[in-house]
Amino acid sequence: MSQATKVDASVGARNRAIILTAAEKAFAAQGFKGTSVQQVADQAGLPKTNVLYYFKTKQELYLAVLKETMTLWNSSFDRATVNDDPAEMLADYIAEKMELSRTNPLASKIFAMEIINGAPNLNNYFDEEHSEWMEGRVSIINSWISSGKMQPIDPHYLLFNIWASTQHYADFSIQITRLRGAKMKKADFAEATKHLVTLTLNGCGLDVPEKYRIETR
Amino acid sequence: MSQATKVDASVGARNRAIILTAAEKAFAAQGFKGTSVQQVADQAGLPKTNVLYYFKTKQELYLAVLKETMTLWNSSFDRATVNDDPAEMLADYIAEKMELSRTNPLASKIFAMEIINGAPNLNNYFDEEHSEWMEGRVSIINSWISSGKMQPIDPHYLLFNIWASTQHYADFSIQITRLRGAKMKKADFAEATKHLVTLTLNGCGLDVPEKYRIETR
DNA sequence: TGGCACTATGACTGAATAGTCAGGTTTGAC
DNA sequence: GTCAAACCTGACTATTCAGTCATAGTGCCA
Repeated sequence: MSQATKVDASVGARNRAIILTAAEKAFAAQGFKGTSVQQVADQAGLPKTNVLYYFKTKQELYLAVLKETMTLWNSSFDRATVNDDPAEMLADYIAEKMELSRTNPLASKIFAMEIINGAPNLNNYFDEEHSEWMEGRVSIINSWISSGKMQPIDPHYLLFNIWASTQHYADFSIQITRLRGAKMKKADFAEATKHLVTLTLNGCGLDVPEKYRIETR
Repeated sequence: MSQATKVDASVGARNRAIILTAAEKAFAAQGFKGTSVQQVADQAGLPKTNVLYYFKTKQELYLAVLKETMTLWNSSFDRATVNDDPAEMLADYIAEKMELSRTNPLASKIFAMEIINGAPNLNNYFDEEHSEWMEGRVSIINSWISSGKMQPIDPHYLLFNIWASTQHYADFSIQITRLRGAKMKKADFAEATKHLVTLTLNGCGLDVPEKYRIETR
């Protein structure tokens, strides 16, 4: 790669990143239709045409944002095996998902709206990969159950429950803030995580690992 | 009320209802910005101007839909008292919320998008009423705890968890359908409800009432 | 110096769409 | 029959907005 290309690319890469950040914010706050390219441009501090220079269409920009979002979804639970301890794996998974809700609420919101609106931009590839992931996780949880490591429960419902309850803290943050009277801080998330882990693990008849135990005053 | 008014009103009422149903569908699928008055009109089988005759602006139509949605939110849990059995009350509340997700998924989706987008159309009145409701429920759960009827847990997190996990079946129905390979039917909802009740009540150290127990094969 | 690739942008266009308006019809009461 | 109120609608307007285009600047290298 020539020096020229390198430098030019770095300008491009920086602008792309700026635009993606601005777009994420706008799309999360107003959805795809509700966001204008002009708004993204303003947020990014660039002329609209410059945004369209990097991303030919609004759709392409949105897809780029969505794709970046997806890369966040990976977790240690992807690599769980039959030999792992269910309590620890599930607790860590919940904690990871909560940390994502805390640090990347916009990504969660965009994903949520995409699904609510019928997932028109998630292709078959995503569907298949997601289904495979699900199948794998279901079978591992089932083997934990059949080896007596945890109470019988349909793993599908368990996983849905974990997603729902963790993503809720990102997607419904406004409601939560208004009901609590204050925004959730890092410490509040830590507390909420313990509660979620406790609820879920007790729910499956598992012991809560030390570090997730709620201190009773 | 004169006969004329009655008849006229009934035409009006019928059309209003048709329009609201069409609008609910459209708003749930595409959000406020993504829905055009023309689309609602087509869905309702009426000319656009006729829709705007009944609802002066798109915003007014949306607010009417949102308001109808809110009337669904009431539940038996609103009237829980310290003397009630927490296991039964919570189980019934979860079951009611699940039934709402099954029968009124569109309402749930519209509400979810409204919150995700920062609740720009929910007024102070809603906020205050909602906060009061929350305070009341929290204090009842806390008295259940202090009278030893259930394990100590922060009622806020418990309620958030119930909302999240039940509404998930409405809001994320597309994802659930794709992952399961088939749409959730009434029987599947019954099964999911039992799982949710079991997870949640076990989570709080409560016995699951007979009717919600999962049959182990 | 000239050439190339990339970056940048103001001016414009065409389509979509919320909302208006003016005039029309229906319905029931008297 | 006639009046009023409610209902209905085609034609139009004003605005917003995605995307195009023609032109220009920048930085490197041969």
